[in-house]
Amino acid sequence: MTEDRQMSIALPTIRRLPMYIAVLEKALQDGQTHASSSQIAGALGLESIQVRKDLAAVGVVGQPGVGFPVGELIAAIEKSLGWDNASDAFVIGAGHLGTALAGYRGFGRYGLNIVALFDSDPAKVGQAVHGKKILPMEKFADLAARLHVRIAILTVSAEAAIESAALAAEAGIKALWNFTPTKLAPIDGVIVERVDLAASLAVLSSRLASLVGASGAARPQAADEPESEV
Amino acid sequence: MTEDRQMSIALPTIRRLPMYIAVLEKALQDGQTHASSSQIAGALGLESIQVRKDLAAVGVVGQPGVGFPVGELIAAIEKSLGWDNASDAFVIGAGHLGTALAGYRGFGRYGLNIVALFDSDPAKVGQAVHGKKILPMEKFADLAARLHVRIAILTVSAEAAIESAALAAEAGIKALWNFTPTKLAPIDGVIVERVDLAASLAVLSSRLASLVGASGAARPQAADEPESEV
DNA sequence: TAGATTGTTAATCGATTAACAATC
DNA sequence: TAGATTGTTAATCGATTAACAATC
Repeated sequence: MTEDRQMSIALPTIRRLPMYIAVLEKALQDGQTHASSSQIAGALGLESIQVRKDLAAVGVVGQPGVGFPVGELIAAIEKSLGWDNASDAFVIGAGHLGTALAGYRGFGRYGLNIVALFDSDPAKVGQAVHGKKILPMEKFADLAARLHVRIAILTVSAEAAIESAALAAEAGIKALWNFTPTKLAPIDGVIVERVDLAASLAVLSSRLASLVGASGAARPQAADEPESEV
Repeated sequence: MTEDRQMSIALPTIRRLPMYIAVLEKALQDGQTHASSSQIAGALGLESIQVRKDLAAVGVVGQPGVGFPVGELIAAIEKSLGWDNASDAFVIGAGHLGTALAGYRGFGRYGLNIVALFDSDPAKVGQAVHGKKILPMEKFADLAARLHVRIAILTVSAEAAIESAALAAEAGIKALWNFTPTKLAPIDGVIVERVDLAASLAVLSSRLASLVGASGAARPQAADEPESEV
């Protein structure tokens, strides 16, 4: 009855898992074979009970009085996240953001391997960024199929987002990491995860506003404040 | 007793507010003076009751049988978020990501005005990106004070993050938008909001992994590549 | 008035936190 | 054995969803 039940892990837990990997790798480097939930929690500003609950979700059992086996834990978390074997990905949109992501070396740690960039601008096609080629959009579908690429990273403009997403879906892409400000309608058979900068900034600025409001201070006014046009 | 109570709004609600602004502005362009909760919900794939709860949180009252006043609603949301008057911001780290953010025109809509970039690399200092100067880190504290800049956008390397954050805090920065992979320890008097790419990617790749796992299929390793039906 | 839609109050759901017996 | 720490079961908390009287 009791099996390796692949019960889907709660989303908040999944979002915390990468932090655990980071802490556990540090512990591993320090030569620790085991780490307690309270040690991990302390390093991350969490409660130990939450760490235990999260680690239980990935299916690793700890030793009472000892803690959790570090190496095993890292492996189990990576497995849960699908980070145990790297996935190839294409970047759609070779603008500044696409270029930045293509150049970020840290993704290797997350099982993500950016293979190439695609852009509809002929002026960009043929160039290379960080050793990765910028290819024309026309080649996207063919290459995605040939290389079995399932992940696309969307960094085009807000306007081009929907069209690009449709093209990617058509090409058999299974997961879209959407960095555009455009909220895409659900696409059948495609997982979409959005990096929502507006939502993040909303949290930041609302907290800042309530902080200022609390102090009761009016805005200090500068002489010439330029109108920012959208 | 009943007043404009500035009760802090729930975080999930705050994160949804920018979407409402986008939908409402479209409605405004279409000449609508009022929008119903179900109309807004429909456009965003939400439930109408959630929209009503969210809008109640920003303090706008709707008209039964009619809906919510669009213009008033936009203004109220912007006020809640502190987007009603633009805030100046500095970017710390003029790498690819910092450059990308400095060039993004959409931030004006979010009440964010990037004024300048800072970098410790002398080779970058003196250049300009998107009409904004790259200045040496040594000038950061002085300029932040003189221009009353309260927001810094952190796009340095993982290694430099802690040091840069400390410098910003020292310079009187009140809000840090942290794009680095480094989780900063709490800093007294400084609001930190992190854009956690690892967490986002964790959601994406775990869902992708469970999708593949669910289909039961091992990775296709066809002898000769099947013509994918594109 | 009749129809539409709000705002309030209550129910549900899911995640976090607490308590503590089990166990290394 | 004694001390530390787990895993389980229950309690709490907060957000979402449901139901419906109030009202434009």
